Amino acid sequence: MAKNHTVTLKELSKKLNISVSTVSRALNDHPDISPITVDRVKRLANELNYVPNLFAKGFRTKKTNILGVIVPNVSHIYTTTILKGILDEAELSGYRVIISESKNDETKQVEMLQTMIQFGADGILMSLAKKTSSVNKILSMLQRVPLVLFDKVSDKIPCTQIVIDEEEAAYNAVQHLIGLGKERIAILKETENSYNSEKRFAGYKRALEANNIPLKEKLILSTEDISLINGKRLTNVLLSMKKRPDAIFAITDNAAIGAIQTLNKFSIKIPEEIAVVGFSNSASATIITPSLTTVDQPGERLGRTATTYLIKEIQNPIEDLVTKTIEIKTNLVVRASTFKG
Amino acid sequence: MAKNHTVTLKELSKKLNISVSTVSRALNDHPDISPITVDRVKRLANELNYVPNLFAKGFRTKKTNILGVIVPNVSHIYTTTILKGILDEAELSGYRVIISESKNDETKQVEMLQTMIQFGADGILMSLAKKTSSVNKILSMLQRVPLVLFDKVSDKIPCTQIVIDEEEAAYNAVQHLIGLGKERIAILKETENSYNSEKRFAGYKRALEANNIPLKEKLILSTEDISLINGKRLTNVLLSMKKRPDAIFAITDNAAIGAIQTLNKFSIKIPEEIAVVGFSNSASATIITPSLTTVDQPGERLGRTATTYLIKEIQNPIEDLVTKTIEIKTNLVVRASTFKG
DNA sequence: AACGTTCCCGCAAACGTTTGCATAGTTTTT
DNA sequence: AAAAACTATGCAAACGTTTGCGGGAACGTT
Repeated sequence: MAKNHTVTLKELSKKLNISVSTVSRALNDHPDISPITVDRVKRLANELNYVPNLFAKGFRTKKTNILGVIVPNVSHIYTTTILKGILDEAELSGYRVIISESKNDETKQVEMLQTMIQFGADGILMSLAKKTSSVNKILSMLQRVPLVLFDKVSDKIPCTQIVIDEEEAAYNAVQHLIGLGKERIAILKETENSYNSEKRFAGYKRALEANNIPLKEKLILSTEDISLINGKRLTNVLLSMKKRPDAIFAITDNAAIGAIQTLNKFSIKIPEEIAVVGFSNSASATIITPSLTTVDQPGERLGRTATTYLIKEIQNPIEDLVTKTIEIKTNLVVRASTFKG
Repeated sequence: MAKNHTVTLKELSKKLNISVSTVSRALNDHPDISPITVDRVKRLANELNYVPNLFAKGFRTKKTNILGVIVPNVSHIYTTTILKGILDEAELSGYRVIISESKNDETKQVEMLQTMIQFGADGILMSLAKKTSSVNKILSMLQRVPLVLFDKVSDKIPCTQIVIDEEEAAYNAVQHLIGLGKERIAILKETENSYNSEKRFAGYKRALEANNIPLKEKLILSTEDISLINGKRLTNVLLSMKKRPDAIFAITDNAAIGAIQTLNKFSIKIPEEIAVVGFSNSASATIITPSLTTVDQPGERLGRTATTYLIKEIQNPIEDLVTKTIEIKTNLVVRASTFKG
């Protein structure tokens, strides 16, 4: 404890009277080394509490065992569950994780990507910033280091991408509403044609179609920022219509909660008059009254599989880059906002 | 783009016909180098897009420019705001951040600490796992690398610690209740004498004392895990008393929300009959009806200051380790659960 | 004119590890 | 018994950077 010096290969070699290279190879289970030597080396290394200098190692081998993660916002609740999955899975395979935020800023996103590569990350996990339009720079990075996209992805970037099966999730949600006898189902979506919004909208349309319910333009409301306040605002719009909807499918829990709050304000019965379903299964979904039926997204699992794929690609690099999408199934959590028990 | 080779100091030196060491010094603004040379070097470096090999650098200087962060749980909402502060501040000073979870497990916590040090983190930011009892190993790590504790801290560990001024926050919260004319104020706290719980309890007691309100043992309820469900349970206990409290101070938003839910269930008027205040200003505080008065903890600021202190200590190491606590002020957000507007 | 300073710069070692190549000793093949 | 092949090990270079030391040139001081 007192002598604060670090044990190196050279030291081990001296103590054992063998060369540094033999020690190195023994520690790395190189086939050339005899079992007895391997044993002696490992035993001493253990005893002396040898820890390899990862910098010398990384410097030499150009491998760092670091995974870079770039997300728009670390404090987004769904993101954190994904992060948890990433951290866990990475740890299992002996990787460290460095995390940074793009803050939904495209230039910052590229910057982070660059510094992470410069820093020597063995691979990158990224969830794209909103409105990521110029993918050129990202593409040029791609040939330097394996990249796996998750959650917010883009088919303009040829790499493996892990997403929630948004379309089916939305389909199931709407199907659930239809099963309750609802027919005038409004949707609260995003104006920006983000990947997620588009997919959920597609699921909505497919469910209606499958039940021969005509699409009504008036019931399709869009907003720039699909937040709680805008959920309120759009619900007010819906309530001002002569023929009100009998259900609302909000693309986001926040918007759904906004909807519930304004419905409550006007004492409209949920779900009898208007049922509501959200998307995310956020913590607030059980806080609001009535509690919110919503799509549960297995963020942790998403994080895990994204990491698994990335590590696989790091360990045996693939030659031809091609978009490969893995979809993770969700399930609908039914609560009071659609079900009177 | 095509030639995928990395520019090194040697290359620059060759192109400029000067030695490698001069190039290195020029890039690092060493005073020995003439301004003209510095300019030439920097110009070329820029042109050739030179990026230093951080591994060679870290290997040589033993500095990695990495900060390690260890928290019990990344997906805890308050934690994420702290993380945001850390990430931002670290980036400003050119540090990368690696994050991992202790999952409130003491052995895992030590493990993570070790690997981070082994990995070469220049400093560590840590929020302690619950019931961290044996601090010996942590202490022995301490002399290897600067450590700053935040949020969950312990005075058994001599280092700088950044916390919310819990005591004052609680004092203000209770003072607020007293200001409304409340006198029988119950507190929902933790059984485990965690730092946070103790401090908040102390603030509670001080406020009562300052107003000459005698402490009533019956109104002090403790639970192992201060969660939403337990908030409900304890509130039921309170309601079963012959002389009910006229206010509840819950040490946690979750517990406060549980309290509100059971009060609502029994149609007890909030705040007229019983007022409620929580602690954290979580997202759910505005979702519940009535909205919850709660203590806002400036997590981002806490993260920033913790990082600032750590970096300061990295850059000029302090000799004598001593516990030094920095407290960050909070403010009370008054909402409907204590105020009838 | 001799000396002391100051200013720039280069040489070379060092950090801890990996790895191609050489080599000594041993076993197998011819 | 000589040649070939294999086994286990060592030598030394290499990775890219920083830095102590030394020294030549230019300048200023007597």
